Amino acid sequence: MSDTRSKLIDGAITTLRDKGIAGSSARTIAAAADANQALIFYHFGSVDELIVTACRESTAARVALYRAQFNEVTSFRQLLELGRELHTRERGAGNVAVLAQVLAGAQQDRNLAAAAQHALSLWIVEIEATLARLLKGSPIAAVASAEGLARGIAASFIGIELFEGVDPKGAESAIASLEMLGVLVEVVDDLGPVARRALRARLRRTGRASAKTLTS
Amino acid sequence: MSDTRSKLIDGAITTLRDKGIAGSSARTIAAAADANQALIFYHFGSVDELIVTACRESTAARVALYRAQFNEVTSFRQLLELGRELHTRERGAGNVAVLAQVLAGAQQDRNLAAAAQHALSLWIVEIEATLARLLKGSPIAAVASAEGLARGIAASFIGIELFEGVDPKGAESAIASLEMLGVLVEVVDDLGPVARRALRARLRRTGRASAKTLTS
DNA sequence: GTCTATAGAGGGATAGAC
DNA sequence: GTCTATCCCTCTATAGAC
Repeated sequence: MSDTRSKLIDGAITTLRDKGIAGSSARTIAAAADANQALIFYHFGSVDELIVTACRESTAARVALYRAQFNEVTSFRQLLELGRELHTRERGAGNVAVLAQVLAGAQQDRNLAAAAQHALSLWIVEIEATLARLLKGSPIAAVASAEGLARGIAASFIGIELFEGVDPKGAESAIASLEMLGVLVEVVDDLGPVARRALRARLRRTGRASAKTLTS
Repeated sequence: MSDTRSKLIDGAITTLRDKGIAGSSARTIAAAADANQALIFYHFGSVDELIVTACRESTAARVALYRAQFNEVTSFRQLLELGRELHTRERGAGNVAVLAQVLAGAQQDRNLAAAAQHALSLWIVEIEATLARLLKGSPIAAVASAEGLARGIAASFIGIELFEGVDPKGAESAIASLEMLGVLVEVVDDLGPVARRALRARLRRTGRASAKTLTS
C-alpha cells in the first residue's frame, strides 16, 4: 500500500463528504489529497474505481470499530444507545454521509451500486446479528424479522443523514421519535405473553399486509 | 406558463430520476425536454434554479394527489396501506427519487437545500396532520410526537428509495418489517390502559434517552 | 511512481440573428 | 421566445519526460 494510494482514498472520502458525489472529480479529490491528479488513474484506473475503493475500505474500517460494541448489546435499549452514538460519531467521520452520496450516484451506475450494496451490507450484518439475538424468544419476532428490520434501520439512517443536511432540528426530532418507538418495542418485549397473544390475534385479523408473516 | 417552460420542468424531473443529480446538466435536461439548451437560461436563469423549481412544483403536484387520502385515514393500519401505495406509485412517477437526488445535492448547495426542505415539508405536513389525529388519546402519544414521527417516516422513505436502487429485494423486506412495526404500534394502541401503564413505568425508569419526553 | 502537458468531450452561460 | 454559434471553463484520461 503506497502512501499516495491511501492519501487518495482519504481525499476521496473527504471530497465525497464535503462536496458530494456531483462535486467529486479527479481534480477536486487530488486537491484534497494534496496529490497529482494523474495518479488517480495510475493507482485506480478511473475516478469511479477510486470512489468504489474508498467506499468499501472506509466502511470496513468504520464497521470494525463498532463490532465489539454490537456484540455486547443485550437489550433494545442498548442497541438504541449504540445507534445514537454511532450517528453522532459517524456524522463527524462522515461514513454515513459518504454512503448516502455513493448511494445517490449508485442509482445510475452499476459499479457504484455494487460498492454501495457491499458497504451497506457490512453495517447490516452487524445490526442483523444483534437483532437476531434480541428477537430470540421475544414476542416481537412474530411480527418482524431481523433481516428486514436491519435493512429498514440502515435505510432510515441514510435518510436521516440526508435530512440532517437540510434541517438539523427536524432530523433531531425524527431521531428522538424513532428512539421512542424503540422504547415501545422494548415495552412490548417485556409484556411477554400478553403482548404475544395480542399480536397473534391482531395478525390473524390482518389481511394482505401480514400474509407472509402468518405462514412462518 | 409557456409550453416550453413546463416541458423543461418535466425534462428536469425525468433527468433527475433517470440520470441523477450528477447527470443533470443543461444539455441532458434540454435533450429530455426536446427543447433548446439556451432556453433553460432564458426561462430559469440557471440549471440550479430549474432544478429547484422542478423539485418544488412536482412535489406540490404529487402531494395534492394524496391530500384527500391522507384526510380519510382513521387508523395506523390505513396510514401504512397509504404509505405502501404511495411508495409503489411514486416509484413510477419518481417524486421520491427526485427528492432523494435533490437531497443528495442539497448537502453542499444552499439553493437546493432550501428547495429540498420545502419539498419535504409538503409531505411532512400531510403525514404530521394525519399522525396528530391518530395519536389523540392514544397511549403512543406518551412516547412519540407527531412532528418527530412524521419527519422520521419521511426520512425513512427517502432512505428506502435509495436502498431500493441497489438492492430491491432487501428494500422490500425492509418495508415489510417497518410495516409490521406499524402493526405493533396499533396493538399497543388497542391495549389502551395496560399499554399506557407499561409505557409510563418504562419511561420513568429510562434515563437520558427519554428526558425530553418526560417533561412534556 | 510521480510529474507536466495536453487531447478531446462536455459543462454553464451569453451574444445576437430571427 | 426561440434558435445558432460560440466563449471559456472543467472534466476524464493519456502520453511522455523524469
